[in-house]
Amino acid sequence: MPSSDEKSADGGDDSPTSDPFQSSPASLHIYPSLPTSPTVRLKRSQVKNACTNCQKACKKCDPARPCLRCVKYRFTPEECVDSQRKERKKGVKRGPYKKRDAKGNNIAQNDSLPQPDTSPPPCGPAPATFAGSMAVEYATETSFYGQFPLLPSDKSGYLYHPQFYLAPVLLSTGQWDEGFMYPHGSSH
DNA sequence: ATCTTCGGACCCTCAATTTT
DNA sequence: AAATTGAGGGTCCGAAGATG
Repeated sequence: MPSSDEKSADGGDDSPTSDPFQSSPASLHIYPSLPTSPTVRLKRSQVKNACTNCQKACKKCDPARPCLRCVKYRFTPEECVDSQRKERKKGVKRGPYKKRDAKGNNIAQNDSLPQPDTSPPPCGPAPATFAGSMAVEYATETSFYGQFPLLPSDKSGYLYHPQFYLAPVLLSTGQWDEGFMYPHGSSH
């Protein structure tokens, strides 16, 4: 369910307290708004289909396969597959719709229907991590920058100096190349 | 300090319903 | 038929607990 507008692009990593990308300059993650500021709130973007690994961990996925999170945790491309979506039920009666006035406000109508159980999907165990994981961040939907180490900036967040550029490539054999690596700054 | 877990806020899709 | 509504089914933020 992509919002097809801006992207939060925060990397969606597992450790908000330790994840420098949460406040990196590259992050567009402005939401939630500050309580004291006027309510300007960007929509959170979502991928249409998270991969099964991200889904289990309730973590941000991305359209690329393998996704950044699976790359980070060194899942094989074969393990980074779209989750299966259930088919929406049909024939569900909904009752009369609420009328709205010109301003879009609801006109009260007591038509309470029984509320089904809307418990969220379970968040299963996160994938095994690996030691010394390199930092990974978005660049495009199908590629990413990597860097190590991160350089703390004097302001909020971290300076972002990609050392190389990886572009996952789907080979004609159906296999995923680990990616081409370009030195940062090189033209290609 | 870093990683893992997971509650629940947020988002999109699309069938049901209403309006034209 | 087109427009609108709103629930279903999904993603993923972020706080808290666990671990090294």
